[in-house]
Amino acid sequence: MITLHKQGEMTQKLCSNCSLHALCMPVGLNGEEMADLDAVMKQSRRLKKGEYLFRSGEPFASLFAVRTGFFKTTVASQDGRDQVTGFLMSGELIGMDGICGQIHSCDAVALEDSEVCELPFVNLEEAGSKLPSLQTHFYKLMSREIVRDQGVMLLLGNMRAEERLAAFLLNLSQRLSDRGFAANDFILRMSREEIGSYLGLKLETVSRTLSRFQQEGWVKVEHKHIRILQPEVLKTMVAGCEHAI
Amino acid sequence: MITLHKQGEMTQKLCSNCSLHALCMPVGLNGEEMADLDAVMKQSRRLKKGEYLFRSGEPFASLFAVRTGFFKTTVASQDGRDQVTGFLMSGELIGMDGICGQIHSCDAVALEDSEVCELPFVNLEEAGSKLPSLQTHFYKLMSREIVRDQGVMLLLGNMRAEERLAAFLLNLSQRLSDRGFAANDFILRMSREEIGSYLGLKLETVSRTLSRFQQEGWVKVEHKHIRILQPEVLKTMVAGCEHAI
DNA sequence: CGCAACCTTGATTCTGATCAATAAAGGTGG
DNA sequence: CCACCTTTATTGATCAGAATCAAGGTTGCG
Repeated sequence: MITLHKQGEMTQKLCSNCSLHALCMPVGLNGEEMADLDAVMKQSRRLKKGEYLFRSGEPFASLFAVRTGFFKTTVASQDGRDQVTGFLMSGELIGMDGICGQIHSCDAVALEDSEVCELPFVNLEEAGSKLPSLQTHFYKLMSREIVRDQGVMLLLGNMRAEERLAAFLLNLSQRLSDRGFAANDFILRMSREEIGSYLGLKLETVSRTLSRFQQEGWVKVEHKHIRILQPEVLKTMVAGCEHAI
Repeated sequence: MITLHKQGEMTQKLCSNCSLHALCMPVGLNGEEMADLDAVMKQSRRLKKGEYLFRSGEPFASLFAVRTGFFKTTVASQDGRDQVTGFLMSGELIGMDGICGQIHSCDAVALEDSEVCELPFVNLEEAGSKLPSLQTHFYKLMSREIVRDQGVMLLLGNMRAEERLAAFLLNLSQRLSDRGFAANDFILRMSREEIGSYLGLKLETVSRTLSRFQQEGWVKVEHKHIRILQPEVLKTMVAGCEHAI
């Protein structure tokens, strides 16, 4: 890993040298353009499990690309209810909700020790107006988030508990597989309660539904270790709601 | 209303002369910048009630700003379930889901006779790279949509039927009031079924809940004509879920 | 005017929430 | 490294809210 030493103690990692460039911000950029993107990035930041990347209400200045690790985002209501709005893994972008209003509207929490790349938004805007392909790519990332949210709405508004859980497992499976991990054998980084919050279910329902899936022989559940034994069955279960995956 | 006559039959309406400029795309632009935005707009288009502005799967080329009228957007699943993902009124932007993928991922349908301004996306990108304030404003619009979606997730994942309906009525009330209409006396443009789909409820539940609100004296319901008699009560009901409104 | 779409209301069912008890895992400090 | 404590997960029993099924009424369009 190449690191540039700036101002003595800070180290900067480069997009142009990152294994995630096929998934993350630099998608579709040529070498020269990628160098401009390197100039956008401020520095990388490490977080311990449980640490907040930012909290709702804090001033917004930067987007963050997950480099390693795993995050959740949550929106909270004053009366304590909170809703997990997303789980984020490497190459995914956190913080786009802060652009309008210049204030973060959700919390972002590391669910395991993680590292993020900080992309100051002013730099990104400036680079975008020079680089049409970066510009376009960033529009697409925001649009993709809107489409993802539509899928979650479909899931929360229309699907039954078992369909929600099947869609959830298939979604994780797909994204892990995109990153070169096993599609059907993985560790959940989030608790049953967090899964439930994301899916609009109580943790007991998540637990029961996983147990039922296991009894049917569709998955093997060992605490947080999940093996999908019959992905086709899960796919059948959400057939007709492809959008939600 | 000033209209420019281009190519004989087409007429073009101008942002610089539109009463919605405080709510719509031109927010924060000066006169010169607004002229550039006028150049972005292709033409306006009229739709009859029930007509589709676009359908899921069609190629994406333009965003649409609602000029007059009322729209819904829906995502459909093959098995017929469909989820209303939004209701849009004047000054609001439709189609941002199409940017990633260059394909519309939802249907947009006029719920009354309507008129939209067509903003070809390539024009918008081009104008954005010249006009930083337009650029920034467009980022903010996309971000606002993401934040709105988070609110809907909170609503669908955590709230009870009566809270959802209260949040829905208050949201409509707020947006109508922003447009200079009465906040507490309005006509619903959508059916009970469409409200239910948006809120993750069945139409019978919407109907029953409205009846209960009326019995309690909080609202007066006459078919599609709604009068909010005690907005404070509705507000109390969703207190602690401000985000969802 | 007649039909179709939409709405209301009631009776019943069912899914998932709640309440509760126990078990297992993971982290902490001695 | 182990004992303890906290957090997390599983499972069962019961309950409640919303869905479903059903019937009748209203509106408005062709």
